[in-house]
Amino acid sequence: MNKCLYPNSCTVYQTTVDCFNYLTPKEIQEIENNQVEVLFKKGETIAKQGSFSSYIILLTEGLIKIYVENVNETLILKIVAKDNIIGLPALFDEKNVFPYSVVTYKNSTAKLIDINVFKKLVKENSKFSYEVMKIISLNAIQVYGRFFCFEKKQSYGRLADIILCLSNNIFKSHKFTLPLSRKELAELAGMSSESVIRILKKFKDEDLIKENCNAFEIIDPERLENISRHG
Amino acid sequence: MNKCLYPNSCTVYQTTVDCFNYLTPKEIQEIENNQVEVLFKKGETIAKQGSFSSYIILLTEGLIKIYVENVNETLILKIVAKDNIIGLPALFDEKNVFPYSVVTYKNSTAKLIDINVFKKLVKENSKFSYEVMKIISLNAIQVYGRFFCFEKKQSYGRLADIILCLSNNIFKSHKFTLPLSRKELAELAGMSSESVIRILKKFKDEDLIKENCNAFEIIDPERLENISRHG
DNA sequence: AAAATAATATGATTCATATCATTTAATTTA
DNA sequence: TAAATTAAATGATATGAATCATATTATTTT
Repeated sequence: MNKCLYPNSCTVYQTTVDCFNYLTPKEIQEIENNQVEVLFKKGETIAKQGSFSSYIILLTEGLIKIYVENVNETLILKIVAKDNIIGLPALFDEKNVFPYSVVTYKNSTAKLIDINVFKKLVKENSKFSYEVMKIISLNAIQVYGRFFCFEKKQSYGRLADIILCLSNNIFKSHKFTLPLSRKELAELAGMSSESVIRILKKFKDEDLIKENCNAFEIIDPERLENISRHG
Repeated sequence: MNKCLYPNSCTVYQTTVDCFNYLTPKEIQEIENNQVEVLFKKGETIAKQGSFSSYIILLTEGLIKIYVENVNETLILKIVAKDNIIGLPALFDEKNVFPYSVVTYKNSTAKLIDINVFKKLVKENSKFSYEVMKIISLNAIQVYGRFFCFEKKQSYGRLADIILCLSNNIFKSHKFTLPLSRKELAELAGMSSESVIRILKKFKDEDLIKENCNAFEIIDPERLENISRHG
């Protein structure tokens, strides 16, 4: 029964953002009056850990990574695709400080919603608030899964896991083109780029995947799945 | 500025639970009518990952660990002391399934609040809801910190970190008696018990701490802090 | 109190994976 | 288009920490 709670998808939790459906027309109008849509180029920083947040981010297009950092190290918490809300934890910080950084993997667009307007709606509309809570909670559980994966699986399983997760949750296809360099994939998998390269080669040699210039194709999902569960 | 966001306290985030202050007398009464106070002995399971949750747990006394597990592995997400709410993520699961297990480190008491009553209040009272959200969010950030610590620090730093964290956040004193065996401490620090024993010996040899039969005393917090930041 | 079991301790060995070194290929810049 | 830089690939080496083996205490159980 509990076997399947943390199966593998450790990288992304694609939440369905339907909280806005619980707003009144007037409230929706209020949000629309207090948001801007912005285009971010590949590699740009949408939010910086430790800086004041004046908005909640609704990613409408693209792909981003969320990570925590100190002076010389970073840890990716999750990657997020379009139609997801980012930056909710800043709501609850006294000074609205972002607890993590957000950087794009490719050109992306985001609606930046005024944090005070958002906060007001959360405080006033409990249906909306409940849905936002749900998002926060599911996000937390997703990170628990990733944490578990990072602690308990070793490199092969972790990379298999991430490939499957990208396929299932982000690209929703067995074929996808990954806009990440080996180094970035390594960062995402929490290992060195050399290890990623070696493991990827092994996966290719064993006909688990095809890959050419970052065009991935998963050939044997069952076996990959098996490796993912630390086999 | 962002240097201090994830300083070291990776083990526990002692949230102040003041959400109940935002309930009306009637609502408080409703909770009191729908809760039971239960004593759990050391080592007992308060909640089991994958099982249906019929209550939200308010720990009123004791010390517990929250962990995720699969067939043969467990990962402690956090440890929690009295006056904290546990089990909120179950609110947002369709079937109210616990996403983690909860087990006591010592005799503990908890108020078990009917989950449907709790959910109703969350959905109706947006002030209350906002405070609950805050708790969920801060808990998530706490786990991010622990995740970061586990990924980026090595054994000495991680154990130093945990000792400091127990001292600062749980026992709030430089002297404390830890109700955990070496094995349990190892599980908490994410390493083997042999490693814990070796490192603890080193810390004692270097006069960073004193320890006798689990009676800990931190002698040199500065140096320990230094080790904690992966020095 | 004796026997059995579990907890603590310590050394030797193994292993996974990072780091380093070097090569080749692909981009970017001049 | 050449030179320079960056990315990808691969082998050799180093290392942190787990595992294994064994000893010594404690703590239960009988």
